[in-house]
Amino acid sequence: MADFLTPQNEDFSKWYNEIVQKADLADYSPVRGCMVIKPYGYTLWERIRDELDRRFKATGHVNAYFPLFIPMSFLEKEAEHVEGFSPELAVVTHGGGEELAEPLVVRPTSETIIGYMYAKWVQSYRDLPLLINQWANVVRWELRTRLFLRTTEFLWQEGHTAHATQAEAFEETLRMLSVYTDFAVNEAAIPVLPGRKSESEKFAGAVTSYTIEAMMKDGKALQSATSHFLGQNFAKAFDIKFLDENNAQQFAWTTSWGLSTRMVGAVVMTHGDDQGLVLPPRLAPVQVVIVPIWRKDEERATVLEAARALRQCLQDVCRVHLDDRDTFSAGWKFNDWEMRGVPLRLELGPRDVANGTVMAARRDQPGREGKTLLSLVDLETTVPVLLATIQQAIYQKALAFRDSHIHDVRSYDELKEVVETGFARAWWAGSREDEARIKEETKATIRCIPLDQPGGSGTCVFTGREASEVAIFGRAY
RNA sequence: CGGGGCGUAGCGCAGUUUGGUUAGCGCGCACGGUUUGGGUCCGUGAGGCCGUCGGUUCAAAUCCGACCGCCCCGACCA
Repeated sequence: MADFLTPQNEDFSKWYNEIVQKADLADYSPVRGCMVIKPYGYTLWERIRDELDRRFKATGHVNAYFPLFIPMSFLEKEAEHVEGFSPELAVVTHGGGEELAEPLVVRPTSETIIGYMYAKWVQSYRDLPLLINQWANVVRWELRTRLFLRTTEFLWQEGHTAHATQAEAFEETLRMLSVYTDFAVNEAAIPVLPGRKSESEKFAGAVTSYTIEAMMKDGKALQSATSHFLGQNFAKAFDIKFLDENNAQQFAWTTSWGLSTRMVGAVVMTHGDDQGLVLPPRLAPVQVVIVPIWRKDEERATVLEAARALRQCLQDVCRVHLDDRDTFSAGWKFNDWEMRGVPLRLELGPRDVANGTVMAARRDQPGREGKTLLSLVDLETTVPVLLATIQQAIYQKALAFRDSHIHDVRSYDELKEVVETGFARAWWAGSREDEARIKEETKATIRCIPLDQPGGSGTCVFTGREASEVAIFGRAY
């Protein structure tokens, strides 16, 4: 049917590039590695942003804004941090026609400038905790870019908190990881594996990094959000000190956590099919589209009138759009809205108007099987129920797919085979060097050491040593 | 940064090997009609510095050189 789109099993990568553009999510910009987020894609991002922001506020955080430019010297204050980020910095050397005394870095992340400010703001334990988030753009000079998944400039939120005790900061790190998990599961309908990053995958400057890892439809992993326990590393680098109850100087304990426009790519690659996007109702810019159908002009008038009434009836309970363009046929519109991933389509024709019905077509169930004839009466209650059903259904589908592509492996050979198509779960007690070798030989990395552990101990899949933890291996975006 | 592919109308491409009238095709776009319950059909029309610069030639989309850009595969990353 859809020769408009390369089938996923033919070339998943090509499918992704095509659908992102054809569904009007984004377009390539004249600047290498950068993208233009189009209104439809941006609305999706706004939905993501609003749902996260609500959760941040609910957990006591407030928003603020820190500058785009960071003095170069700031980055250099934390050794691991500068080492990790220097290869991908964009640096401003001139301003107003003059060479700058000190180059300014375009922020790749804001730990340093926020650390600097926190040092000024924190004097006493009474000033803590400091729980600030910012919505911003950041720039990382990537060698290889892909729309949403890795662009030179991207949008994200970065939370930065400072605490009086290690325990409190640690608790915050895990709390925000669970906020991300909750968002991924309940809003994006994406099952994720929350876990700890291995030494070699952790954030530059962190003590411990946590992540939620999702599986895309090609079996590859996408790191969808991260939460870092920074210990006192940045507090020491930027002198974030306070007097405790006993009038003793202490360094603060800090955290940072972020989720980016990459999440849009995660939604696309988790739910999309050969007809196009499949958006979870909770995030979809348009949840319900009404497609009126008519043959003659008299029909057009009555059908459109009924369609407008239908929109009126639904607009308080969902995000509804009436496609009343008369330049396209009904069939064309069906395909068009399917490509855009609208969860529910209501087809309203002369027969329906006469019978007081409407044909509902679920995006997650293509073709006839997804069609049900609904009564126009009570639609304002049946439609939200149907949307919730769809939300659940696509989550369950993604969950079933992921779980059937995760395998417990006992040998390195098995691991090699499994990561070709999904994730391998294995006992692990290896070193950074062991991990590097596995990556070289299999292209797979430790995606995370899941928080959810089986307990007990086993034999490390690579070294054969006794291991107390299992790790998830997979190829990643 | 290494390997591969590609730059011709808004999009997708043919033409380039073997230089030669006015550079084509499909989709899209505009207008008219027809159609509309799964991407209607017909007609008319608009739209091009053939990626850029330089060279060879009577003559270059076509041959040569340099540069720029994009996509894919690797090394680095949310």
